[in-house]
Amino acid sequence: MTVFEELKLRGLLAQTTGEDEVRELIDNGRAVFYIGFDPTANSLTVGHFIPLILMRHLQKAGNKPIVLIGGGTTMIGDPTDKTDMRNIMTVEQIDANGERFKEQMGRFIDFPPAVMVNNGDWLRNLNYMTFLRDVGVHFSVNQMLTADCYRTRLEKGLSFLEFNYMLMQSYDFLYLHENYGVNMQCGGNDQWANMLGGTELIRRKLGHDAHVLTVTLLLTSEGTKMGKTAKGAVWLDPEKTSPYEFYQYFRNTADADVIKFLKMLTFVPLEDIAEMEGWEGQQLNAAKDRLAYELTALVHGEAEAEKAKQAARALFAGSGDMENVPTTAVQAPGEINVIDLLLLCGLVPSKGEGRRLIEQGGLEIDGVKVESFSEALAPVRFAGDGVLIKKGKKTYHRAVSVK
RNA sequence: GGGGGAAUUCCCGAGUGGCCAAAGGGGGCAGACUGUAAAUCUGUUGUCAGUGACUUCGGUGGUUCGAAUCCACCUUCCCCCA
Repeated sequence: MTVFEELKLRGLLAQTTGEDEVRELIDNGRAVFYIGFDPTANSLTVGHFIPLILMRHLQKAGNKPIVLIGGGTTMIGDPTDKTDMRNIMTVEQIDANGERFKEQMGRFIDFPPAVMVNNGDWLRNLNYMTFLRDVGVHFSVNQMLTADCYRTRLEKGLSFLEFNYMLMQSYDFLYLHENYGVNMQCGGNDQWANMLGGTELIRRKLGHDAHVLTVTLLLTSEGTKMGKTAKGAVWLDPEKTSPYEFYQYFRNTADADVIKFLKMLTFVPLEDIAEMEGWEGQQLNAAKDRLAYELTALVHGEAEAEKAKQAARALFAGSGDMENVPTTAVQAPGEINVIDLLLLCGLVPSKGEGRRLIEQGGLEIDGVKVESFSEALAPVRFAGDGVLIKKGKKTYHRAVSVK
């Protein structure tokens, strides 16, 4: 099977500037493609998954990936996210984030052949006049306004800054085409219009053909964005989201999404997935196990995935290894009140919530329901394997004494 | 430049002087039902103490016994006219 077909069958492919040309490029490993990432945080999130997976597919087929870090565009700050009030990031911060991205991306693509560039290198020093004359002339405002992304914004208000985003991105494409031989840009389907801007610009300035390939935006069956939980984003950095939490996030995928996620996010052979498509009810849990394991292994490695799986088994199936359950070390000179313990382990944000939890019968310690919030645990309880706290239906935590 | 409107608890959104820790919905958390799923139903949802105290309604001052509610100034956002 060719990459193109595979991308299509997995439901990753959204649009291309020309199916035949793009197929020809990527199937023969002749694509030098780039994807842009804005380094607004010090770690990638699950939200970045799709483009990462796409890069891997394409690289495996012999194409050359170029990762573009938006060091220039991040300077301005993405105005769409108004809640963040454009906190100005320092150049050092942006570059440091970019480095972290590179490390994490190393799990998905191989870096010697792949290259990372930073658009800050050419955007930060742009001259306004020159830019307008060289690039601005090629854009028709009339046409830009008909683009979906802008049209919908017209009702809400659109700043000139945002309006220029398309030019910036187009210029990136042109720059990479000229300096790195990039012949294709990839990205989320919502970027379609911005990406087309680049191909137009290249055609007008140089008369060359450049291509665009977009991937489907990954939404859950509920229509929400992937990778967002009540506690915030699901990070790829194990310090920010532990492999166990990461595993659990995918283990708890809705029935309606499992097959889709397996296809889009993992490299599980399509034949295997086809088999799972017939599954229903409880059987689907096996598919969820697979999904969670594959993704955890991809991001954190086989060893960590195995540990997360063992922990999940121990807690939910009663047959795995307790060793890997999330654990907090407690120092217990005297008795510890249950609510203080919850607080200590970060299981509740306030004492009030801890009280409510107990009042509603949602707390178990070592399999025994806690009836009163004045209960306290003696220090000996934390020796050895410690105590196993169960909060609600599926949050488990272990507390052991400091050694 | 001129005129008008808005800012409320995680989000949306009611609330025009005491009955407001603040309606309703969403989301979250918990219980029941289950398959570590979904849907549904129920409870709960500022903090710390438990018949109470403290902090909160864009910011700063003021009026008042008493302010989310009234006044002044400031900040931000939106709309209309130019």
